[in-house]
Amino acid sequence: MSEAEYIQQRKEKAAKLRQSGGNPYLHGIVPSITAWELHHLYDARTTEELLHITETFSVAGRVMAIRAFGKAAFLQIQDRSGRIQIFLQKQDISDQLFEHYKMLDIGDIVWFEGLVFKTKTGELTVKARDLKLVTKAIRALPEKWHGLTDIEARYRQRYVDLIVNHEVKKTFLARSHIIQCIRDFFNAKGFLEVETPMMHQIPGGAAAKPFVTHHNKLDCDLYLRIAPELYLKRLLVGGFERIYELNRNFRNEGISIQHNPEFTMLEFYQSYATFEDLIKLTEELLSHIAEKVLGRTEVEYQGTMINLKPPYARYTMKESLTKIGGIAPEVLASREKAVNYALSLGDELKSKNEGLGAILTEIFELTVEKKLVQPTFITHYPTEVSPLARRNENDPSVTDRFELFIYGREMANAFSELNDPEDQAGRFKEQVDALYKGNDEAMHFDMDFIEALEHGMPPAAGEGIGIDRLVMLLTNSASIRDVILFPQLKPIRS
RNA sequence: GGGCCGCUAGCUCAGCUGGCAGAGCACCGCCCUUUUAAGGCGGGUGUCCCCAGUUCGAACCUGGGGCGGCUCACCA
Repeated sequence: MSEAEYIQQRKEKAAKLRQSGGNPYLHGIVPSITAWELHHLYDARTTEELLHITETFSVAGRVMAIRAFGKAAFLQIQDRSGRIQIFLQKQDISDQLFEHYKMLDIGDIVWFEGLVFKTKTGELTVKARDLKLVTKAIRALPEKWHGLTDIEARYRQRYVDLIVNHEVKKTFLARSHIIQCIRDFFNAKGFLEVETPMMHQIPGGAAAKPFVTHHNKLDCDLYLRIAPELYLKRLLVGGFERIYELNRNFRNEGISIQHNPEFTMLEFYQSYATFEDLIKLTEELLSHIAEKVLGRTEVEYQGTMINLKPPYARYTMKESLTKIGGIAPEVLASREKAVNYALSLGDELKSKNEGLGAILTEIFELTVEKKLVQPTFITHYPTEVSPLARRNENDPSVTDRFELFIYGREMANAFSELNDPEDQAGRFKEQVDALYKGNDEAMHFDMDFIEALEHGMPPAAGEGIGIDRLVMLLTNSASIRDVILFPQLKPIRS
């Protein structure tokens, strides 16, 4: 049978139900209990104990299996909480209901009412005395053994993936739980959740290529935000001393196992804190989430055990280059030597004008990052690559900044915020120079932000954590697409 | 964007050296009142991703294209 014939056949079943006065798309159907609740209440009871339960229950869900025996049948139905088995036999119901049952297909959404009992294999089951087709499905579900495994189909038709692949559902439940934990964590510490613009007139707050759109009435281009940072710091000026935003960023760059054009970022800012305070806060946050969501601080990720129990390793970037990267100390002090070293690694420098700091950062990315498997803070990034971070008091060539790496991936980026408007203006100017020299990821000069700093921003530290990557780690997901319900895919061109 | 790999029935897959397009699940019919991938008998699935080419003949070979996966580059 072709797919078209198959759909036609199911449509005819729906039509037949309509002709006999039924409706294949009912509403107002309210089940009295979920599958999980039934298991929770009665799994531990014996067959004899269940005989004395006189309460009837109704459940609703999607038919996932039908095992039929002529005048009786077992069905598995799946609701939001799990699955429950239904037993149905002709002698218990009217001929009309039995005819309705016979027209059910796998994938239909149904409602059953009856008493609970245990089968002779001990499985808790609802013995149907009433049933309704709630919603007719006219397309077939994937087969029951392998489910849907075609990766493209899973992303393009995530709803099917969610129906048939239990692990997928679990991952997104975990994602929701993680995000809830984060909100609870910050709310409990007196942070205020805020929302700042998604559409920016000047893209800022990160080094990235933005998406451009256009506002017709204002007749101006707008950029989907690459980061909320500059708006959040305006709020620090405004007196919201502790804030966080948990929302989407958009970056017009390549798609990979670790990158989706829109991704979820947590950014939080705490006045009167330094990056050192955020190191402790980050350790507390990650171990807390792991404890809450997984019940432990050891996480297995892609076959590697990751321990999220504090304290985490700490190196300055320069220390990491010599101690982990095995780089000779003299390379760190000479631009010429650093350039030669970078070239020897096969690095094509991003720009010929890069200073020592940017080159060392590139060497770091090539030699050290991958080795940071257990949680490790790398501190004191070069000022040159940190245009929004406060300079270190002892060494102005570096900033009071850290990034946290886990499994070789950047998980967090934080720094003591630069609140000196004059220094910030100078940094913006350097960015604009780089922009004119062809670095399309350099920042623009944001005069309004400078004016905000001129009103006085309290000393503060801020941090960004990539939520998708955190969820990947905690759910042992290999690809960012496994933690985003509808990842970006190429359009299908015929 | 580069490299490698993949795309066959609704789903999961097989298809040898170029020779009639296959299986299981799902679906339809019949049997079956405690199954767990229920079982038994019967039924037919189709733009072999698309377009050219080679050939008597292409799912298979060649060229171009599409989509996907992995990877490198970029990035968080």
